[in-house]
Amino acid sequence: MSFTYQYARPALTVDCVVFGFDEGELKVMLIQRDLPPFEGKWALPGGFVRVDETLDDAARRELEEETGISKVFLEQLYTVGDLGRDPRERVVSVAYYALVKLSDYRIRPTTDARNAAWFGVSDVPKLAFDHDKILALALQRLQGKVRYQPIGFELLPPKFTLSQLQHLYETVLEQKFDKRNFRKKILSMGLLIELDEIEQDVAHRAARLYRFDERKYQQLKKRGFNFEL
Amino acid sequence: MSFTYQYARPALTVDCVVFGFDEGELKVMLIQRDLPPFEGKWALPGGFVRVDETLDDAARRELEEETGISKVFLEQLYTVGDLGRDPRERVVSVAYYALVKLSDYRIRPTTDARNAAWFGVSDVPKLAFDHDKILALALQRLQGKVRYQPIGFELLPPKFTLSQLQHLYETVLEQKFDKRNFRKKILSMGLLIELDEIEQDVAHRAARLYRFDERKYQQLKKRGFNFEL
DNA sequence: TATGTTAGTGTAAAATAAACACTAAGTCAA
DNA sequence: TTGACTTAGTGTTTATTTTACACTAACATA
Repeated sequence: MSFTYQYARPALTVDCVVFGFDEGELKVMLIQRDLPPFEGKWALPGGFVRVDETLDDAARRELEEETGISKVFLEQLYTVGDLGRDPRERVVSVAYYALVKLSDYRIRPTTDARNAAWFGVSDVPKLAFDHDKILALALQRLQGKVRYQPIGFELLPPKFTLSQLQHLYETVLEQKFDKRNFRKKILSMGLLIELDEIEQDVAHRAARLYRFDERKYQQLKKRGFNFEL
Repeated sequence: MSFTYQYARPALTVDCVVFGFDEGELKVMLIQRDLPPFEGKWALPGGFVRVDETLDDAARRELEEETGISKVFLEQLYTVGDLGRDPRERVVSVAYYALVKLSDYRIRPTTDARNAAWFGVSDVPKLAFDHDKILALALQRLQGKVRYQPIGFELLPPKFTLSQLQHLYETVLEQKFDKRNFRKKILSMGLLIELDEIEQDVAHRAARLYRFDERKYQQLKKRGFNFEL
């Protein structure tokens, strides 16, 4: 079967920059290409948009198919359409970025594509296509977003300590924070619920666990509350 | 001539939300459709992306063709691709927003499409396709952007008074500012050059004119300077 | 020359952000 | 069991930033 149009049409794809956080480092999931062009090179997970699915759906589907990751925070990033970004033909790609709780996915890192792996963002090799550029954009966006919206929680396990949270912010924003000031600020937003639990299996005083109050967040967001860190 | 592909491809278009500022009001340029679907309805200027032009080029070309506007501030906004947004077939559209100095374009509002007109953003009728949604997105983005980056100048004539500037900010952000505090803040950014000229033809004390220091802006931007208002 | 309209200017009070150091709780090894 | 080590947890003071606020100056017009 084939499809014919009066004018040439670019191919339309989605690509996903998937961020995770582990061992105090920001990671990104890449897959190794097993077909030309750029065979053997690492690339962002992604693929063609089907004619009967939305862009968001396409991004989620490709993510699931290529990395086994589903039900994550996912947002559109930017659409790239430079000429020659794919050597075969004109391809326009809608880039997304996703934030995943690595604790959920470290064990079974891949389902379909055995060639998926996590890279520290500073150890990423030269990527296929213009994926370097997309990754750089995603990092920029992540930094901008994290600063003003409480999306950092998407990268942590459901229960976390304030130190973990601070560490995450420091990593993503490449900036140190004062412990007391950080705690004051983050707690004053009223988005954290203090749990009756503490860390387990640590070789020092165990810290209290917290979780993110999604409900409260939605309420405050509606009222135009300011979540700047 | 025709083009055949193995899989169905969505059509790819660009749409532009063009903002102007005049008479103390934020305006948006719309064109009246002269073909189905939505014949007679108002819509955002836009059209198909050619297979040999970048997305930015397509946006600029369509803008020029449909409204006669060229050489303006133009940035990608969001890509919409919901099913059924165009009743004819699957169409994915990369939306842009543009800021124009209305002083330059009020006289010859349109070149090609005689059906172009400026609307106050609060007087916009129900638009074709999902263009209402795109316009709402663009407004949101404009507000967010103006707050943190000095792009408001793109909407003013090259020489302007501080009152005009304040008025613009108040309109876009839907928020009043204290005159003295506003002037202090905006001048302290060091982005304005005080000219040796004053307003003409006003029935009261004439205000000093300023212009935006693009050079200085680029310098400070590189150094990660904060332009929050 | 009196009236109307907008331009232009500084200071004090309040709120926010930044700097800063010790005690508490637990693990581990001697 | 005790001492050493590691991270958790907690308030106050100072500096900086933001807000609130009101009068005189300049010019046009009647």
